[in-house]
Amino acid sequence: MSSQSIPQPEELFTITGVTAEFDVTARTLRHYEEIGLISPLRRGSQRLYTARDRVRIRLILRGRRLGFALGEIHEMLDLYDADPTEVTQLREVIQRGDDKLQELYTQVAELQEVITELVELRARMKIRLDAITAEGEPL
Amino acid sequence: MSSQSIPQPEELFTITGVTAEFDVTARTLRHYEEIGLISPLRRGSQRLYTARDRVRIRLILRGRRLGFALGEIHEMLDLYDADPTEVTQLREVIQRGDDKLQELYTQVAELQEVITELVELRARMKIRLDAITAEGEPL
DNA sequence: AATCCCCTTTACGTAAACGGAAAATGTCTG
DNA sequence: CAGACATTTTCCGTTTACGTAAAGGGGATT
Repeated sequence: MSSQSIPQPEELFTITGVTAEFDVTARTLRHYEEIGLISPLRRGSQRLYTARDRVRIRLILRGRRLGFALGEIHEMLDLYDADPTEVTQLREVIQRGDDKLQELYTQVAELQEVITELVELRARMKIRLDAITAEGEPL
Repeated sequence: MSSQSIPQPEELFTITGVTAEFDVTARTLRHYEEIGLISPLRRGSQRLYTARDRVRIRLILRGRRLGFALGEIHEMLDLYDADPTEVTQLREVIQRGDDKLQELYTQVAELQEVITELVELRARMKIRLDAITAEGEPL
């Protein structure tokens, strides 16, 4: 049974291709590489981004939009990369994932509080606006 | 009809009181003041934090936990502070609030995607763990 | 008066996350 | 093969959000 992934004639992107795909600068991609978030292939000195690299870049950018630091994103990517042989390690990875999940649940809850407050604020302002416009412009 | 808030003998906190309440450093509070997020009273040169200040500090810290920059938090606090007399301004504030709300909805959606992925990852790991432990420990 | 303790301002330092320019090298295209 | 354009490394600059002395004011206590 060989479910080995056959090395497809993979689609390799050059750095400008990736900057175009994700609307980031080359500097940013090199920075992510410097801190070990991605590790594109090399053809000579040139970077070549595989599908895997681009998946990770997508995850990184989404993490950034959500306000996570690159260090945190690194930790989360490590969860995906983890391929532990020992049971102890496996348990630990699961635990780390659970911890991160707990943070995320908290974050969603807090975000929803903010949303609720903003919605209420909006309602109060709308009432004021309606009051004012009803007075001044009788239609 | 006077629903004016009577100036209660307000509870004023000193800076160390506030640092204790919120577990932040004094430097942080002074920094928030420097960039105009709060403006505590003064008794001589000493800062005195009113209930209003502390409400704002609470909001600021929650914003930070959610990954918002202090600049963004400033904008959101401005929404609360806004007391526009002109209809045009009022409309604009409502619009800014709606824009921010839209961002928040997007953010919640993305967070939930991350959560889903992590949950799935966890399930896969759990299966592996169960497989390994079932083999080694026949109990 | 000396010693605490809390508070203040001023000012330089730092970590994170890149930005941007320089100079060298690589690659494609006519 | 020349010229244009892409990429590379190197390195210093910038912004954000504070940290961290340094130097001192002003009460309360001993």
